[in-house]
Amino acid sequence: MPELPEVETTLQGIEPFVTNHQVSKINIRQARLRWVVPTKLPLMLEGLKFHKINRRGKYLLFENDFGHMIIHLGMSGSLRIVKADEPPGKHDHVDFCFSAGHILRFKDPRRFGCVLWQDKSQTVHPLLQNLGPEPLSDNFEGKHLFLASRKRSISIKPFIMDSKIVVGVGNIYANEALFLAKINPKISAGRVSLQRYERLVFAIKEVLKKAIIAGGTTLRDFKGSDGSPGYFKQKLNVYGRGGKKCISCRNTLREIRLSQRSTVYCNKCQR
DNA sequence: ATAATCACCTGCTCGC
DNA sequence: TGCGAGCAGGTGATTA
Repeated sequence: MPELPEVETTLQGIEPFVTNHQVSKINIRQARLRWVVPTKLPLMLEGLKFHKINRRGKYLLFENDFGHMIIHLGMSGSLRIVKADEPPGKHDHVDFCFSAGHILRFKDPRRFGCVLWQDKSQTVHPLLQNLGPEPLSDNFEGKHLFLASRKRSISIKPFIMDSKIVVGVGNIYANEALFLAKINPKISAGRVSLQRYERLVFAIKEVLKKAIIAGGTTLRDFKGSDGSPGYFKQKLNVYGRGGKKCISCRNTLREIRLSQRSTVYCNKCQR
C-alpha cells in the first residue's frame, strides 16, 4: 500500500502508541525480509522507549538512546496497533510489544519491506545517504528539478521517481502529478523548461498533501482498525483508468509501460 | 555516468 | 474448479 502519504499516515497513526512507551518484548517470526532483520534488534529496543518517530522519504526512523530502527514498508507492508491477545496472521512478521499492553505489528506479505537497526553514530545509514529532498519541504522547488535534469535523456516520469532526485514520489502519484501539470510522462527530463518544472513541483506537492489529508481522516481508529487508509478513496484522475475517458477532455487515456511501471496519461492534455 | 532491466516475494485476477 | 500468465503501491543490484 505504501506511497509517501500512506507512510506519513501510518506515522501519525502509530505515533501516540509508540513514542514514550516502553518496549517490553520483540517477537520476530520471519526475519527474512528484503534484508534479514538484525539479531541484535531486541537487545537495542527491549526495556527502552522511543523518543520520536521521524520519516525520511518512505523510511520510518524510530529513535531511542542507542540509535534508530529503520522500517520500510516496501510494496505490501503495513504497521498496525493491535491488542496484546490478537493472534498473528500468516504475514505478521514482527511484533513490538509494549508494557502498556498493546503491540505494534509489522505485516508484509511480499516481504519487500525491511526492519533494520542503525547505531547512534556519525555515519548515515547507506540507504539514507543519497536521498534527494523531501517533496513537501520548501527547498524542493522547480529549479532543483530543472538543474538536476540538464543533459538527462531519461523520461520525466522515471526521473521524478528516482529517490536521488526527490524522495517519496511513487508510481501512483507520479502519474497523477504529471497529469495535473499537463506533462507527457514520456518526454525527456532534460528537455523540460524551468517554468514547466515549477508547475510540476506544485502538482507533486498538491497531490501528496491532498492524499495525506485524505489518509488522515481514516486514521482516527488506528488501534484495532483494519487499515485500508485513505488513498483508495481519494479521487485518482489517471492511475488505474487506462482506456477510460480523460476527465478533462474526454479523450481516451493511454496506458503504456515506462521503466516497467504502469503509466497512464492523456495524450491530448499532456504534451 | 546513465538508462534499462533484473531481482526479491506473495496474492490476486484473467483467460482458457 | 484448475492452471499458467501476468500484474501489483518499491528500490537496490546488475547489466549494457
